[in-house]
Amino acid sequence: MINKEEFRKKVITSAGQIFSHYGFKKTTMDEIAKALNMGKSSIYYYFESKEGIFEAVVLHEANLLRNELTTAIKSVDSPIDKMRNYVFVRMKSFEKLSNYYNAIFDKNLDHFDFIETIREKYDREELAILRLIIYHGARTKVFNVVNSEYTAMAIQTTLKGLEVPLFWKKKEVNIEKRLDAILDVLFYGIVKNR
Amino acid sequence: MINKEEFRKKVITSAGQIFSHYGFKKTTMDEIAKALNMGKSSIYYYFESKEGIFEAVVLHEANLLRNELTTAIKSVDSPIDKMRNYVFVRMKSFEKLSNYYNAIFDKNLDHFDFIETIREKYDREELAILRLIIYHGARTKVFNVVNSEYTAMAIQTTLKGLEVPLFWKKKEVNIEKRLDAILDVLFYGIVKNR
DNA sequence: ATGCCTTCGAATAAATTGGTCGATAATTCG
DNA sequence: CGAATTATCGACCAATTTATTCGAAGGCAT
Repeated sequence: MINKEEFRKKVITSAGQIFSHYGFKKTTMDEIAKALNMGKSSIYYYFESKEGIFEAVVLHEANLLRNELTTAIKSVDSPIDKMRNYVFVRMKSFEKLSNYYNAIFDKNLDHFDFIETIREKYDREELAILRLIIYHGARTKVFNVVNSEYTAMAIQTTLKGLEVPLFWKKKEVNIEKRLDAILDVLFYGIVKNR
Repeated sequence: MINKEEFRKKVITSAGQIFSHYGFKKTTMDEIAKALNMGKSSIYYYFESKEGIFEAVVLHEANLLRNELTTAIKSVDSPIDKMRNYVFVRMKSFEKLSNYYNAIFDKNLDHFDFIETIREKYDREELAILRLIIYHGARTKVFNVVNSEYTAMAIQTTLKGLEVPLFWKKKEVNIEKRLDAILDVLFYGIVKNR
């Protein structure tokens, strides 16, 4: 293929889909290879390990979220209608990331040094604001108040998506706490209540 | 717990969630046990094997779909608006079942005798009609034509859901063919193009 | 041909996993 | 109570899976 770096991107997107669905542990190198129409051993020519791929994927995903974040921040003072849309997009990203979060639980977090890298990349204040948006939106049920079945359904689906990969880890954890935990892990590298 | 049969139901719903997300192979007995707050070995008191649980789950799910089917059939001649809703509910079920379909691919179908049981339970004519509904809806893009973002989004999400568990199995397979394959496996026990 | 970049299949050591078994609670019942 | 039945568990095992390595070899430019 054309370019070594170009091919790495292909691996990242391809493996990313699988990782996001199955988590780190359940994703096998065989699957990644098959998704790329490639011998398993060939992948090691581009990445040093499975963990290396995972790192690249999460870093990539976190970057995407970050770009969305910077846009979202600007909408804090916007009318509720606009805010709602931003939150929706954001939630979609969280859904994806929550799967990585779940994946991280599989192994010991200490082994993932790159979480530290992510943390350093993000500004706490930005996240604090986003958190407020989400919490406020969830608590006041803005999503339902707004007369739009579409949004209501979207949020519901997304929340359910958040729930799926975590449901058997612990019972009786509410959405807010989950978001909290996800944010903490992904951006601050903190893990509580293991 | 109260009743042996009652507990089996608990296992079915609990394991069903995991199976539907991860498929047969990727779901481990340990996970099922943990989801039930139970030792792994205890499950074998209620089910003879992992496959036994899987069988019970799919049978249960197929039964649910069947009930929906009988309702759906009656709506064939209804106005397009009503039809749309039925199709939506139907699609939701297919999304779920498509995961089992994927799971079946994991092992050799021959090992799953109960597929035969399912097949016998269903009337081909009923399914032929449902198939027509779905195909017609998809081809004529009824879902998009109807002025409802909600439905459009719902269908889109569902279709995407269908795609997820299959995307790395084979490229360039269109939705119709997938539905075809799913129906064939689940109701007729036929597997093509392995 | 020579060397370099890329891909692969086979081999393997370590980890995982479905399932078993005897022990041990918990519950029922005389 | 105490014995019999029901329910749960941890430790263990054999078989399979899995991440990773390595030498060979295909393709391609010089």
